[in-house]
Amino acid sequence: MVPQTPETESTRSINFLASAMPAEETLSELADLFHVLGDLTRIRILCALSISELRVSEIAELLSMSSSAISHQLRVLRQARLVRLTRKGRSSIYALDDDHVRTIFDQGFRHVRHSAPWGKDNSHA
Amino acid sequence: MVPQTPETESTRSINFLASAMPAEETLSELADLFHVLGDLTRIRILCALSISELRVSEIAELLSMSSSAISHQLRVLRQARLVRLTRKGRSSIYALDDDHVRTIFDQGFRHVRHSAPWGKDNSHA
DNA sequence: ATGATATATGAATATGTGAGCATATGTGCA
DNA sequence: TGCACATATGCTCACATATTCATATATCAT
Repeated sequence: MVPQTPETESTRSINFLASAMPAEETLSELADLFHVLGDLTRIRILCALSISELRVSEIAELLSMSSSAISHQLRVLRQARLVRLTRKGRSSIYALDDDHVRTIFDQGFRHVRHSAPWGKDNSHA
Repeated sequence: MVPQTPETESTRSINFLASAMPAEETLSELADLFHVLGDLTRIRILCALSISELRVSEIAELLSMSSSAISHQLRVLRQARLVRLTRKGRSSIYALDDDHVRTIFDQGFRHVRHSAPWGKDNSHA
């Protein structure tokens, strides 16, 4: 039996690549993580929390946004395990979940710095 | 002249925080970077390119998607300076723009691994 | 208990976006 | 030149999502 589509050089490479790719679920979780980080409001929240623990109302004031909007976004950050919450009286104190959230941040900063200003050359146009 | 809103302890903290925050434009660029990374298709493309340089058609075959869809996403990745393109005959060869794209990736992986499986405890519910 | 304060959540809406289709551009070959 | 191949790009639509508004829940003070 001859296969209907002959195995070209390229096809062999593709098959090798496919086997070298991480599990789809891992990639999906990675995309989800970055997706959560890919919003200015959430970045601002995380940045603030990287300096100090804060209550919802404090974040709201700092960012000049409604407590409701902040609370919604904190929920997203919580579900992504990027922030952690401890109750204190009527307030909820939010903090970065752990230090490598900061590390991911730093890497991002480094990239932004490294490739800024935009338009350094035109090989990306 | 007495200010209409008295400067509370909290307000002072907020003012300090505000001054400690990076420039809004920097945060915006950071959010943009993560936003580009926050898509499964683009993650799969970057992951493939982290293994080997590839042509558009090869990526399309690997991911079982149309060349058009891949080309669209490669444009986004190009504009974010995450991939670089060199022409070779009729083809376009794509590659990761530089190594710290890989580093950002690795940090992401580390986070995903570290906090997986989901539901380890319920402090994030 | 009652009211005041802090946060959380549900619904509605406006904005953004990924993929498909059609088409354009560009390259190699007869 | 004319054709085939590889990639790029408008356009459109279905779907996702960030904020607002209204409301619910929880805690403290009187």
